[in-house]
Amino acid sequence: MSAMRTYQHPDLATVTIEHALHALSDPVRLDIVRQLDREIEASCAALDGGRPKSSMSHHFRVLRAAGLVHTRIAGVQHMNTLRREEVDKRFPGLLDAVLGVKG
Amino acid sequence: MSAMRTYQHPDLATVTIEHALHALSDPVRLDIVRQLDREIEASCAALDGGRPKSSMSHHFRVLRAAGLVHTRIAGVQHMNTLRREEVDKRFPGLLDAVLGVKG
DNA sequence: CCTATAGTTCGATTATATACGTACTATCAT
DNA sequence: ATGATAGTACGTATATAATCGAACTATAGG
Repeated sequence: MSAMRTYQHPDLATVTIEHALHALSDPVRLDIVRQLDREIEASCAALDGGRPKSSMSHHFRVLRAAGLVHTRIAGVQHMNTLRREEVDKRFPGLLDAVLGVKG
Repeated sequence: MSAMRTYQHPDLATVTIEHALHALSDPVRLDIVRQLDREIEASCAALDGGRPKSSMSHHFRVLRAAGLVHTRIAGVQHMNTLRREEVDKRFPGLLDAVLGVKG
């Protein structure tokens, strides 16, 4: 039996701004989003910063549920990307604002 | 003896984007921010939507701590405003993005 | 001075998140 | 098949946050 051949990614229309803000308000997740903004695509392990796999898995799940990250399965790795265009369409300017902050 | 003659409002430079996002991610607080964006200035009671005073006081405290809201004491009322300019300077585009969302 | 009003503070409860070890699943290489 | 690798799922512990009643503080008005 096979679970996890592919992921469910929510329609951005069903994601509230509160939901998105909450997902972005965690330092670990914000860091993931920042890296995906730069690196375009990365495996979970590439972004873990030494944190345990189960913790990272949790954060990726939250990011997916908030419509922010897309994950595709590529062999043994799960490659993540920012859902830039869709997020920008649903929440114009949000990612620019969040990712543009220094300090 | 007198506490509470005036409020402490943090310098925006000390507020992180995570902190601001967290403050905005709560529905009650986001609603407060939305109303302040329209009404310019309002007392706590004017924005309570029927919720208990102690709950509202908590949310205003979080908003103040995140540098988003300024409160001045005017007699028996505490009048709140959005710290628009300062927040815009620290997090350009954030409030526009958050307040501009429909649905 | 007494009372009403607007908010705060305290404290307890409950809900929601985070963190992460362990066990499990899927894929790939040998 | 075996073993290695990447990540998920589950369970539990812990931390953080929301809710709100009750007691308190400050101000205004009679």
